Amino acid sequence: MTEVRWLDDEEQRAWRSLITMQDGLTEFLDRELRHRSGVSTPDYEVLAHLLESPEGRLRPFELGRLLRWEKSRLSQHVGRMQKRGLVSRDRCATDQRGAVVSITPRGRDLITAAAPQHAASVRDVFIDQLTKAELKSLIAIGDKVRKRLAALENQARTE
Amino acid sequence: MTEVRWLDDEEQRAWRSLITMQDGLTEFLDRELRHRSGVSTPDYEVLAHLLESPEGRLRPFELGRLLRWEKSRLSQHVGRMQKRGLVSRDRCATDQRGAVVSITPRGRDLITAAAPQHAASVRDVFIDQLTKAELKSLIAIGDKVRKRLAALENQARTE
DNA sequence: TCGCGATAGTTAATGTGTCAACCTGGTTGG
DNA sequence: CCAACCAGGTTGACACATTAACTATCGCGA
Repeated sequence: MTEVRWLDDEEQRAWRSLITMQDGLTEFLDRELRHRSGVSTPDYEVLAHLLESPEGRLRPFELGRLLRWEKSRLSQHVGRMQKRGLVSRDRCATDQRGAVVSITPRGRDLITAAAPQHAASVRDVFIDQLTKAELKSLIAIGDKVRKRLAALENQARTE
Repeated sequence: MTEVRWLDDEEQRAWRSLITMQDGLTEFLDRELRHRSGVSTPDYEVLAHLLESPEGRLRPFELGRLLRWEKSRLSQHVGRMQKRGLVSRDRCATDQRGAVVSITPRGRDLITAAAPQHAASVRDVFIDQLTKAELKSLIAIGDKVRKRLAALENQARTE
């Protein structure tokens, strides 16, 4: 039963600052994407990875690894995107268990229209508000935090 | 038709660093809260605000303003929390339209047990990984970004 | 080559979040 | 005073995310 070390005022402010900034950013960007381009952030990410892949097609498990999504989440989401005609799903020729997800022409049109808008939004609300030093600082901060999270995850897996 | 200013490599890294850090942090903390205390992050936030309020009770619109939640989100969430016995809902005595949300003893027990755990988690994965300077930097970054977001929101409302 | 664990993917149930439509009760200007 | 608007809140329909359970195939070691 050790003493609780609550956050002091500055720690509190830093933590809240991060959380509320992030909430505001993701909400804003998601809204922009939906209204200007008709795709959600998850849609955008799926389409972006498909677009960058050799043939505009990927196995779900590859897509899942790139996005760090669980397989069931991916399955559900791809199902919805398929209904809207953004991607298509076929059985894999070389692995009878598997499938292949391909971007459709309609999906390609949407993402190529959305990408410049999205880049401009990110620049407007984030990049252009900060100094070079602050961007560097964020990279360092992210690295440290991710490292700690990874360590905890490993620890949990092996105990 | 102006030129698209894509993000350069460092800008890209900073943006990705922020996003992936935040995804990792929120996922980790939400999992910790659920497993150790049986409440989700949104549950925790609702209970925390109720706990800090004078009588452990708030009007939904006040709660919504504190959390920056839309009224329908709040209504849905409070409904679920009520089913689980964490809060109760009554009609407001002074405004016949309105309601009052109160924390129950069970809700109070849960949040008071969860809070120290949560503070320790935040310290572990976030605060303790960073320098004083980095925390200060984050406060400044958050302020700038929020300011820009607020400006855009005002602009949208008045056009 | 056979049997079995690992891999690929789907589905059902539930919790969470958004939008639009709606109801009801307050408020205010003519 | 009352009609019209406004504010507080709920509901229904849908999108999104996680967990657990399930099917089917693959591939490897005995």
